Formats: sequence, C-alpha cells, structure tokens
Amino acid sequence: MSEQPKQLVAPTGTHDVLPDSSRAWERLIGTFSDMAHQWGFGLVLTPMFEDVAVFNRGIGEESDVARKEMYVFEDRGGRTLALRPEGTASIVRAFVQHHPTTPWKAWYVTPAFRYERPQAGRYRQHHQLGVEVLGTSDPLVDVEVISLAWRFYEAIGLRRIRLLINSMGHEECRGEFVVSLRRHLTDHELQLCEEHQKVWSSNPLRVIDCKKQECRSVVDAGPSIADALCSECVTHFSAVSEGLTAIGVPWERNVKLVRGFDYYTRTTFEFVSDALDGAQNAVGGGGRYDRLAEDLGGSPTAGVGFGSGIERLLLALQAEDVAHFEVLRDDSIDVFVVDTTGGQEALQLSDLLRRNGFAVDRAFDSRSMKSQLKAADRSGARVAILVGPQELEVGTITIRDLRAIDESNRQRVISRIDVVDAVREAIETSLN
RNA sequence: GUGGGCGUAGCUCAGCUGGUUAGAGCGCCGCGCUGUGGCCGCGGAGGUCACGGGUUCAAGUCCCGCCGUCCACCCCA
Repeated sequence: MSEQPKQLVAPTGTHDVLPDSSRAWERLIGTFSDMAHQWGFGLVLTPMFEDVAVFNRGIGEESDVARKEMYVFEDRGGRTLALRPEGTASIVRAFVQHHPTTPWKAWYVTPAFRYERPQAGRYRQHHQLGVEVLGTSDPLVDVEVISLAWRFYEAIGLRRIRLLINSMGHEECRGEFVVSLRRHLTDHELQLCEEHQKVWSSNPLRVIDCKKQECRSVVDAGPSIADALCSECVTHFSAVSEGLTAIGVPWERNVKLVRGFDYYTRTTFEFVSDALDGAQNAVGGGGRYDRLAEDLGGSPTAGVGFGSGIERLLLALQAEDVAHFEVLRDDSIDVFVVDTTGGQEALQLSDLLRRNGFAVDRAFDSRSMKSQLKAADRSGARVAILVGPQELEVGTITIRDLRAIDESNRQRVISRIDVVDAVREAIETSLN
C-alpha cells in the first residue's frame, strides 16, 4: 500500500469559484458585457503576462505595485515577464502595437495579480472588468467612461455608491505642484507620521492620502492640487463635472484623491461603497492617462478608463443584501429524467428534450427510483419524467409535477411520442 | 513587509481546570414506502483533532515551530 499523497489546495490569496457563487459572477460579467457593447465598446483580450517593462513604465517604477507586488519571473528564453497587476497598461500596449483607428474603445475582464498579504476584499489573484478609450482628450469621454461605470453599478443593484473625482493636472501644473509640495514637506518633515518621514521624498503625492493624523495636519496646511491647476486643466475638470451633472450622475470633489499609479493625468476618480466598512471600500477607480501611450513607445495619445474589482463588487452587493444576485431556484433546470431501466431511455430522452430547448438533467449509476426522485428534487426541476419497466414495455412516460402541492392530479401518463409537448405544457402549468 | 485572532466530520461549531471507545446540527447514504422526491421517524458512513516537535504516566486541551486562514496596518480592486 502506497501512502496517500498530500492534498493540494489553491495557493495563498487565491480562490476557487464554485457553482454556488459563480452564477453571480456570470450575471455581473454578462451585465457589464451587454452594457459595454451598448456604450460602443469592443472586447479586447491581451495576454495575462507581459514584458515587465510594460508595467514598470506604465504604472511607474516607484509605485508600490511595481516595487514589491508584481509577480515577476523569467521564462525559459531568459525574458523577464510579469503577471499583469492591473488592466490598463496591457490595453495601451496593445493599442500602441496595433495602432487602430481612434477613438479606440476597449472593454475587458481579466484576472489581476499582486503579491500582497490577503485580507478582506484583497487577494493575490483578483478580477477586474473595465474599459479604456484611447485617442481623444475630450472631457466628455471622461464623462462617458465614468457614466458607464455608474450606470453599471446601478444596473446590478448597488445603491450605496459614491463617486469621488479630482484632477491631478497635466504634466506641467502637476510638476509645479509636486515642487511646492516637496518644499512644504521638507519644511515639516519631522511632523509627518513615522512611516512617511522615511519615504516621503520618493513619492511625495503618497503623503496626501495618508490616513494618519500627523500627515493630515501637514497636508491640510500645505498646497492643494486644486489651486495649482492651469486654466486648461481647470476647464477640463469643469467640463467633466458639469457633464456628469447634466446626466444626473452625482459626484464629490476630493482634492486628496491620489491614486496609486503614476500614469494618471488630469481626471482621477474612485467609486467607494458605503456598505463596505473595511479599508477595502473602493469598488472601482480610474482616470485619464495622456502620457501613457508615449511612455510605452507609441505616439502621444490621450486615454481614459476605469477598472472595477469583481470580488469587491460582490462584497458590496452582499453587504447591501442585493437579493437578485443569489442563486434562485428558478434558475435551475426544467426537467429531470428518471429512468430505472438502465439509463438508455434517459440518454435518449435527455437528448431529445435538450434539442428542443429544455434544460435537462438526469441521474446516473442506475440508482433506485426513490434515489433518482430525490436527486430530481434537489435539482430544483419543475417536472420529472419517469420511465420504468412498465412504461418501457408499452411506450409511455409518466410525467410528474414536482412543485404541485396536492397529490391528486400531479402526475399523468402520456404516450412517449408526445413527450416534448407534454413537458412543455407541464412546465407552463407547474407552480413556481 | 509588520501586528493580532483562529485552525476538531463535506459545512457551521461544541469539547469546563490535560484523564478511558472525540460530540451536535446541517449535508450525504440507507430503511420505514420491494415504482415515487420534499415533511417526519429510525439507522449508517465519514475525523492520523492542519502539520512537526516538546512537556507529561497521560495532550484536541499546555509549550515551541511551521503551514493555512481571517482581521488590521501598508497599499489598492
């Protein structure tokens, strides 16, 4: 006797999605796919791993994600590759590579990988869906992107969502702001929180959204990005916020909204769920990235997009008790075929009914009628059709309503030839 | 990367200060109903008490380590 091998499990921070919960995933992704097409976006699929430079140059080598969270590996040909940590950089790389006509409107759904310590709403593999628009700097595109996200959240049933928007300015006014911010932080370095006293100079913008009281006091007394914007950036921001208001999407300006990726210019935004109380309350976010295509070796091309975390959305839905994302009994199959003559009849009948559009399941292993009916009940089917030796001999089928309440009149015998029509009728008359 | 809680049946958990064959509910299988599910009753299967060391006459229970998980920080979806 050999020893039983050690049982293997999914790696830390990853999860299997089983049928109990995968139905909600299907609905979420299906809804987003429908809406993205309605908004004029086409699906773009890119490889799950890229040359590490795509992400380093994209999200910025100084960002936490690039510095310590990427899954970087070398392949057998000595290439340095990384599993994608977010959705945008790959899409822009594909744009640069194929130079499609603009505006290029892409939607995507993809896993994303970050080597982090897992906790509520944060995993080493999570999933994002989102869109990107390349090739136009029209502020109304920002509005279109944000509104798609907003309408999507509405469509899936989220209510307690808030939209926070800000502008990071373009290269120049943002640069000037960083200079004055640096000056201010240098003057007040010793008042910062312990952590930021050490690391603020590598990425001063990070201090702005630090939650510690020490840093907040320093930041509040310092320069605001809102005052540093040039007139063009101010105009852009106004057009975005007015556009949102025009179509009834509520927003809040948050001048401290500084997102983690370096590629953002001008518009940045984030959607937070008030139903999620933990630190992981951001269900989506994005912004404009007018320099990114250039950074990835393309010609200067404006871009804007958003991404949303599927796991976070599901947590928010759960927290809001959105019932329609639970698995409903109605969602299951129509007919369960019970066959106690060996299984050949179930084979033929299942095939026939499925070809006629019914959702059908059956039992295997020649189990007893009692056991097969139990399985039929568990399946949630509305009706069962029964074939035993008696029916087989005379060419009939017993059709049984599994949802009827009284025992009389819930079951009848039909000719096998009429099975499709009889099943159709039985399903229509069956109670819900 | 830092800090804390928790790992006992498929699932949710009980197991008092260490003491004989480790329990419950749900789920699963079977029987009551030798061709009829759900409800009810009865019965059954299923556990190297995450793993590895240690203390002890004796460890699910105490100690150390390790892995996993959850939570917080950091950061983000």
